[in-house]
Amino acid sequence: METIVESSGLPADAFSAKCPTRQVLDHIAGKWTVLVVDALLEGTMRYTDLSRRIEGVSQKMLTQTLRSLEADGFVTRTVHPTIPPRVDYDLTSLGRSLAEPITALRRWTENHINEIEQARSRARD
Amino acid sequence: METIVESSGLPADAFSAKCPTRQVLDHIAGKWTVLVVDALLEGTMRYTDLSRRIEGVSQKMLTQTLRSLEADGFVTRTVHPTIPPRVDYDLTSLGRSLAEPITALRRWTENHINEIEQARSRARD
DNA sequence: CAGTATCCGCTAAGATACTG
DNA sequence: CAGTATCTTAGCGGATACTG
Repeated sequence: METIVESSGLPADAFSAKCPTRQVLDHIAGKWTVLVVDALLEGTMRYTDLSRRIEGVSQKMLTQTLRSLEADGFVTRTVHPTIPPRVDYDLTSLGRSLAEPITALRRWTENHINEIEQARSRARD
Repeated sequence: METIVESSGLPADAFSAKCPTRQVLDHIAGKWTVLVVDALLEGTMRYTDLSRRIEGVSQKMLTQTLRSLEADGFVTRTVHPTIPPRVDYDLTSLGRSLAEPITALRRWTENHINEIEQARSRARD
């Protein structure tokens, strides 16, 4: 197994407080990130497509999540200078790569939701 | 592909605001959850083992995360009535199952941290 | 259509002190 | 050792109103 060495010269290790992996993991793991990345796996989407696909997301959080995904290189934002404006969002190849473990996590949760809810009701007594 | 139907009679779907998968995904995806579950994959751990393994976690967050993992059926907590007390934490089989996608996510982040940091520095100009 | 801007409550999370 | 209790603060995230 290959060890990844990050720019500081230290090996990437999420258990280490200093490792930048920590921050990235933190916001990759966010609720909205999982859903946005997963949604974009279905193809190019416009802003309103995304807000419809992801029930309950506010404009603010959707915009914030998209900007952050863009800054991390997971998503591209293409503005078409038309009236009314049209903005397309797509996954980059890095984003499609990230989508694999993210989809796995969402699927796992969907597949085990009943076991978890049972454990929860058992914990309540 | 099999469709999971949850207790409400609806199919489990994280994109749906009502689906309990949402809440579970939300806190499964949390930073500390990922690290605790991953750490426990190395075997039984006592409270202090975990706090040492996971750099930077506060007592409060560690306890809170462990209690929540216990309530969801991912972790068992075994108290040995000795002086001084000894408490062992272990993954349940559900927890070990969850560990797979979680480990994949942590590993992915560690493996791609350099690409992400490059994208970030590019985004800054 | 695709956002910004602003206000604000809630709680996530850290720091600190104490205990069976 | 393995926590609990309390205080405090940062910022997540929703609601609402406005704009090129």
